[in-house]
Order: sequence, then structure tokens, then C-alpha cells
Amino acid sequence: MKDSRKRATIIDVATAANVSTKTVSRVFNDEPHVRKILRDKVLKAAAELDYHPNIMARGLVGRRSYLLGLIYENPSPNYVVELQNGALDRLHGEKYRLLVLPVESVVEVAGKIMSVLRAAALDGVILSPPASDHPGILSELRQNDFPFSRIAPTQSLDIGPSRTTDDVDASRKMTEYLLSLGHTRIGVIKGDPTHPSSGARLTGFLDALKAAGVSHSPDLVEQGFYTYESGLAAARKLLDRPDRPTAIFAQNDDMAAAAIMAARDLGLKVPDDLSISGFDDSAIAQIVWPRITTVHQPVYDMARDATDALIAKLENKPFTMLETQPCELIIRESTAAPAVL
Amino acid sequence: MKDSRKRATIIDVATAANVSTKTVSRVFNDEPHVRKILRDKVLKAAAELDYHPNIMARGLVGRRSYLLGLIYENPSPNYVVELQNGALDRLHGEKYRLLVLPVESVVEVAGKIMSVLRAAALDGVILSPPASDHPGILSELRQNDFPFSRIAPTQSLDIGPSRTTDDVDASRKMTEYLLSLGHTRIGVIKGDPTHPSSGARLTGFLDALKAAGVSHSPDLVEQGFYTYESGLAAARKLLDRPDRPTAIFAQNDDMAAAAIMAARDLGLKVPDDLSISGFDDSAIAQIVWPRITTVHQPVYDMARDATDALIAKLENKPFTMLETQPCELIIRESTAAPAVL
DNA sequence: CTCTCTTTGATCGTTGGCGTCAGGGCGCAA
DNA sequence: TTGCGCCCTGACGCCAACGATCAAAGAGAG
Repeated sequence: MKDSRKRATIIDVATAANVSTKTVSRVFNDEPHVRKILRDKVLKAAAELDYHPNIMARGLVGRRSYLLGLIYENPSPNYVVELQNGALDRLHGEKYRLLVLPVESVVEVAGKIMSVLRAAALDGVILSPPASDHPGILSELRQNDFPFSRIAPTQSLDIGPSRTTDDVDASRKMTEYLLSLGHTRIGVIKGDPTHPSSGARLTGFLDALKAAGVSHSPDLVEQGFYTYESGLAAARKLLDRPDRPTAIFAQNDDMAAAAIMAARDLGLKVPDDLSISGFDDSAIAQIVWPRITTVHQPVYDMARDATDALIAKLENKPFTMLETQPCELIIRESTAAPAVL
Repeated sequence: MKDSRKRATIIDVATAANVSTKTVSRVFNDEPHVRKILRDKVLKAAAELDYHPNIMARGLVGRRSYLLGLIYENPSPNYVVELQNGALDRLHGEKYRLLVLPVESVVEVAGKIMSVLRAAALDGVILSPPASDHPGILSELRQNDFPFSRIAPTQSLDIGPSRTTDDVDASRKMTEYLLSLGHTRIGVIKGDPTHPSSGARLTGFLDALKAAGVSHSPDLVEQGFYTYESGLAAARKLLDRPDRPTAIFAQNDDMAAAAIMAARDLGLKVPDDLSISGFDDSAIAQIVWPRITTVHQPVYDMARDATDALIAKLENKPFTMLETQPCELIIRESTAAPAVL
């Protein structure tokens, strides 16, 4: 037994198996031109020596780190964890590993994204909103020929592989549902303005109103930032209005949950006195009471698929540039017909 | 201008600055014996060439990857994100990077932890519960002299740096508070039995009852797994009993939130008909209604400090082996005196 | 001739060990 | 006091080494 402190090298394995290092290399890289007998001998020797290829050395000569980055802002823990899990599950069994790169704000990294990526020696990067739509970041990546894939982009869908949903359509459907219940005075709590999803969701909302011939006052749109706290403040403003809306369409579930809390503070019953709908179908939507009517966003699936596309790109395999996932309206207890007509 | 696809090497910088590569290396590693004039010249050349040291090459010769791993199970997104943020914030500005290593269950990796760590070429690893208390994992790490630090361990506090809170004490305080309200029939929803925190929290609970001379039936202890779903099932069992408890002490906030939902399904009012308390003070505790009385766990702080200790260890700087953080009872709206005596 | 290997030597980018060189301080003899 | 040799130290440069891959050339077996 060797000193366990010292790791076995490819030379040790080659010696033990009585083959050349080249052969060992071939075995570990699944290359052809190795008989099964030899392959087994090598694997046996490697197992006995507890040999693992040195990623550093391999990376140095092959110019690959097998490290992928995931860039995200941190709106809600549920979202982040789903994002990570989607990526991690796809990476399971692969030799790639995931480095998490949370950023305070996309603006923060806009100019120095390449420095960050190079300093971390990443092979590729997965961009989540709003980085996935940031023109500066995208152009910098393209200029440097840096492999990336995008989660839920809304613009320039042709410049790289991506997985997305149609926020406008989903938002339109949700609005149609609220209209069908009889709501016409609908408050909106917008998400972070630096996230294009926020604009898209508003567009869908306005489209539906227009199609239904319902007029809408811009005063009923309040700015939030996809966080619980921002949702609380925005909901309070909406509910303090003399012409209080009969329904609030929050652009994500965290803000919808905050709206429920704000309504409770005012003694309003949800959904009897006020309907509230969210977006994303994150875990929180089923934990609060009433459970939130929302739109299911396949965050996990999008993250997994974006990772898949990135790996395909890195390995020069074919991949689809853009895939739009369906989204689904999920009706729960937070919405109902308005009590007063 | 060089082709931007090709990264500048230390040789390019040395050539541009008209010094030796060794000098450039010294500058980038903050070593002495370089005059300021030369240092500035090197930095200027490096900036112009957009040079970043190649981590792979550096790691190869120095046997360091500057990669730290964070091992965790995935009980609740809030917990995971706090954990990650604590570690990441400490790493900010350092050359170390964080690799996330979620595991299905600690048992899954118990035997092959070294393989995982070596395959990922990690410099060190941060263990969160329950890995931080797993005897198999700990002994394997020690046998291999692999640097690690632990978050919230409960056993063998002398074998490595760690940051923890006193779960027994915190649980005792919470129980004393429930007793002081007048509750004597208190149901418990336990956490995952593979997490030592679960046992510790039960111990504190039983200690307090014993000290107060209150007898307790083991039937009032239900098994959960720190997840919302498990809490829902456990709470239902407790509430279906003929001698329904007047209070439920859930061992984390997710399960406490589930208990609130279960109570609502039965038409019970919280806290009027049933008091519910949680543990951890995670985000969810303030999002549900009533907001949950809980014990604040400084997860973020513990993660940051454990990261700090690990870095200190890796760089042979002094560090404290064990530090116990205070914990704080946080009283909110989910607890009150029992209505019926 | 093809398939399955081995051998040799170069290569990736960086760092550690060691050598070199210049200059300063110091002791000591004249 | 001056001049000389010596040691020490700071400021570098040169070269091998880290571990794996890869290209090229060759060899034995079928």
C-alpha cells in the first residue's frame, strides 16, 4: 500500500497494469483501439490504486476545465434552487461540474463578465434571467466566442441555444381567466424592471384587456422587484387606493404571497374581497393560504435543458437552438369572482 | 492586437514588460523581492494583454485547485440558499471558488466521499448537517488528511473547525416558553432521523418537560423529515388523535408551516385552538399566516464562518476549532395560551 | 494491409529550487 | 583614515517539474 497522501498517477497505473500510459489514457477517455482484456486490466489496476485522472493536468493540455458556471440574480430561494437542481441533475454522471455565480445585479458584471469567466477558468456558462437577455453580456460573450446557453430569453432568440416559455402568452391566459371571473379593475405588481420577463408579462396582460375591450388605468400598475418585501410595499399602495382593485395580478408568487399578507393586514378576505394571482408556480404558492392561482414555469426543465444544450455545444454535438416549453395555468384558491359588482 | 480567442500567457506578459516570467509570477502571487517599478510595469502589461493566470497550470504545479466543495442535503430551498450565500460571501474577493455538491442522502456518499472529492479536485470541503456529523464521512476525511470544516456539528467537536449552535438549549428554551403559556400536551414533529439536530431538539424538549415535572407521552412525537410534505402528514396524525395536543412543536419552519395548513384543513384556528412553533427562522416563517414563533438559527453566519475556518486551515493560518453562536427565541403570532384548559 | 498496441518526445502555463549578480555593511590591517 | 576582502541580502533569471495528452513512428499479429 502506498502512502494514501500521495495520489496515484497515470504512470503508476500503467506500470501496475503493464501497459503504456497512452493505453491508460485511451481507456479513461473512451477512445477506441483498446481490447477489452487490456481495458479491464487497466480498470482493475486503477481501482486498486484508487487512481483518478488529474483534472488539472488534463485541463491544462486540453484547454478545458470541465467547469460550467451558472449566473443568476437572487430573487427568491425557490427559484434559485430549482435552477441549480435542473442544471445539477443534467450534470449528474457527466464529468462537468457546476460553479455557482450569483450576482448582485446583472449591471454589476456587465463590463467584466469575461474577466470573471476567465478567472474562474470556465468552459461555458449558463445564463438565467435577466443575464440571458442582457445585450452587453451577450455581445461580449459572442465577441469572445465563449460558449453559453440561455434560460428563458425573450430577445435575440437566434444567437445561442436557449430554453424558454412564452411569458406574453401565459400572462394573457391568466388575464383572460381573471376577466372571465368578472374582474375588470385588476391591479398589477410588476417584477424587476431589469428583467425582460416583467415587461413581457405586462404586455400579455394589456393585450388581453385590449382584446376584451376593457380599459385600464396605468395607476393600477405598481413597481415591484420580484422579492417578497417589494411585493408587500406595492400591494399596500394598490390596496390603499380609493378605487381598490378587485384582483391583483402579481408577476411572481413571492409578490403574490406578500399581497395576501397585505390584504390580511387590511382585513380583506382572499379571494372573497380580493383575488390574487401569481406567476411561476414556485413552492411558496402551495404553502401560503389561500394557495395561489399561478402559471407554471418549468424552471427546473428549462435549466436542465439549457445545461444539456451547453454540453452539446461544448462537445460539438447537434443541439436545437431554441425550444419553447408550454406553460400551464394552475387555478387554486386565491382567485374567485368579485363579491361586489 | 493579438487574436482575442487566444489567451495571453505569462510569457507574453513577461515579454511585453521585458522581465522574466518568474518576476511576473512573483507579482501575481504577492511575493516579495520585486521593486515597485517592475511591479507596475508588469501590472500594466498584464492589464493591456488582459492576462489572467491560468488556474489549471497553477493548480497542477501547486497541487491546489482553489475549489471548495459544499456538501448538503436538500431539505428546504431557504436553508440551502442561506448556506450557499454564507459561503459565497466569504469567498468574495478570494481566489477560491465554490462547487455545490448536493446529495440525495448522506448515506449515498458515505463510502465514496473521497472519490467524489478527488474526482472534483477539491482543495477542501464544507460539511453541512447531517454530513457534518456522519462518523463514516468524518473518519474517511481524517484518514486521508483531507481539509474540511463543519457547520453545526453536534458530536466530536474536537476533530476539525466548526461553527454551531446549541440545539438542545434552544429547544429547551422554546419548550419552556410553550410551558409558560400553559401548554402541557405538546405534540412534536421530528425532523429527519439521520440528522443529529433532530435528536438534539427532542432532547431539549424532553429536558424542559422533565424539569417542569410535566409527563409526556411518546405517542405525541411524530416522525417527519424536515420537508413540508412530511410535516403535513405528521401534523395530520397528531391532530387526528382523540387527545389532540394544544400545541405542536415542529422541528423546523417548513414542517411548522405544514402544520398550520393541516390545522386549517380541520377548521382549527392558530393560535386560538392550536399553537404551533417552528425552528430555524427561515424565510417561510414570516410568509405564512400566522407568522411562526421560532428559534433563529444563524445559518448564513455559520456557513460564512465555516468557510472562513476552512480557508484559514488551507493557508495554515490560525483558526478557532469551535465556536458556538448564540440562538434566539423569536416569538410571533403562531403561539398563544391554550383556549381550553 | 489493418488492427492494436508501445515508445519517444513535445506540449500545455505556471511555480519552486537554485544560481547569479550587484550593492551595502563590516572588520581588519596598513 | 583608507583600502581591501568577505559575507549577506535583495532582486532578479534559468530550468526542471507538475500529470496528462497527443503526434509520429514503428512493431507484432492476423
